[in-house]
Parts: sequence; C-alpha cells; structure tokens
Amino acid sequence: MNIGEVAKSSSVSTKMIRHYESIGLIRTSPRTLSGYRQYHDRDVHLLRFIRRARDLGFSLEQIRQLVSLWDDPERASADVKRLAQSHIADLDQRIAALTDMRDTLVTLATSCQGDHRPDCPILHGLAAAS
Amino acid sequence: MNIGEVAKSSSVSTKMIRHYESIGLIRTSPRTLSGYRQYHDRDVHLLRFIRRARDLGFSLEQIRQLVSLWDDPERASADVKRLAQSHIADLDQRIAALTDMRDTLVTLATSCQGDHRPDCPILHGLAAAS
DNA sequence: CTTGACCCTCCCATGATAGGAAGGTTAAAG
DNA sequence: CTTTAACCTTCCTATCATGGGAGGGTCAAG
Repeated sequence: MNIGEVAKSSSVSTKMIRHYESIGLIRTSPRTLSGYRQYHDRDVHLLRFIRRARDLGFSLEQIRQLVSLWDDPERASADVKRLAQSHIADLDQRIAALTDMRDTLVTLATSCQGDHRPDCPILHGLAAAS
Repeated sequence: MNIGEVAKSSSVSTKMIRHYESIGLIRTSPRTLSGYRQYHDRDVHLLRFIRRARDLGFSLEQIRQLVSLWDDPERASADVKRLAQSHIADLDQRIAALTDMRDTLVTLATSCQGDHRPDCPILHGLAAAS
C-alpha cells in the first residue's frame, strides 16, 4: 500500500504520516526500490488510532504514551486509565475556562443596545481594569 | 515610561508589546535618543484592553478589529455587538466539541477496570473505526 | 511514448508566546 | 569617577500541529 491509500483509509494526511514518522511517533516504513513508502493494514489501524486520539484532544506526546501502551501486551489497564483521567481533568479545565469567557461575553453583549449609537458596554467592559 | 513598567502595569510581557508593535496591532512608540521605547498611560490602557480581550479568547485578528472600533468614536455599538456574538458562537462550538471529547473519554474510562490486567476498553475504543 | 496521478525531499508559513545571545544605557552605590 | 545591576535594544530560535508549494522522480494506462 502506498502512502496515499493509507492516508485515505486512515483520514491522516500524507503530510502528517511523514511527519509522524519523522518525529518517531510511528516506525519508519520499508521502501520500494524507488523509495516509495510501503504500508500494511496494521499501519492503517495504528494511524486510525492516532487520528481518533487526536480527535479526542490528546496531544502527540500523550498519544506517544498511548501508542506505547497499545503496543505493549503486558501493560496494565490502570496505566491507560490514569492517562485518560488526567486528560479528562485537562479537558474539564479548558471547558470551564471557555465557559467563563462565554458567560462574561454574553453578559457584556446583552447589556449592549446594538444600535447605531457609539456607546457600547462591551468596550467599556473590556477597558475596565481587571 | 519604559517598556518594562508598561509590561508590569498592563500584564502584557515586553516580548509581546514589541511583537504587537511589529505586527501593527499597536502603533510604533516614540523613542528616546538612545532608542528606548517611551509610553504613556494611554498605551497602558490599550494594552490592558488587549490583554483582557485575549483572556476572553479573542484572536489577535479579532482584537485588531475591536481596537479599531475602540479607537473610532463614530462606530456603532452594533458593530461591536456583532463581533462579540460571532465570538460567542465560536466559543459555544469549541465548548461543545470539548464536551463531546470529555464524554467519550469518561464513557471509555468508566468501563475500564483500571487494574493490573492488560485488557482495556479505552484502547479498544480508540482502536475502533470511527 | 506521453500524460496524469502518484510519490519523494526540503523549505516556509501559520498563531501566540517564550527563551536566549550579544550588546548598549541608565541610575545608584561605592 | 567607576563599577555594578537592572534595564533596554535587535535578531534568532523554539514550541505545537498542520498545510502549502517548489522541484523533481515514478508508475500505469491510453
């Protein structure tokens, strides 16, 4: 399988596949005589795994850990769970921060007439010393 | 006022102040004979405004628009409100996406024993074709 | 044998921020 | 007056994940 086909069936771009190889997230693939990378189904599975983890907001560093756990038949599920839970805590924090932002903005926006007049509480709100 | 003092009272680092100048977000400041940037209270206000907007998740491009509205005594508050509301919609989307991620992870994590055994539903979940 | 769709490597860009090197300036303290 | 410490300057580099493009080689079908 050439890289383009793998890209299609894993939803990871060729750019990214080569990049993941270059940073050691996936192994270097064998090449044809002319230098084309050759892949197998196994590689598609791994890339799908990576893609899915990215979609769930894991960083490549976290994914690196997940992959090594995935590869390791001896790992304890507790290790995986720990990683997942720390990521959940991370997500909770980011959600809370965004929600705070949103609420502040909504408050400012609802107090704004939104008409042709230049006076706007949003700008006052932003200008206020925090 | 030198740049360091401005940085302290606006909570924007000297690095960032120079950067904002270089990308044209703030005007180039006058200099002393020896080349030191000189600032006034007005500049501190503007930087605080920028800082606060950053804290609310506005991008520098959005802030560029906000600043030009702030500077313009003729602007309509409707313009500002429109900007704020589009940003709120943006935040809502990001919050929803993160919440989805979180929920998926929580589901996976609760179904994981988290013990010494190697079998882990989290990894199965990640490996499943999306 | 040409054409078009692949593939290769290498460099550059994004957005927001930070770190550091190498060197000039200022103010206070000796 | 000189030393010293805390400032300031510019310029280069890095981060993280991704994408764009140039310039060139390869492969399969018409």
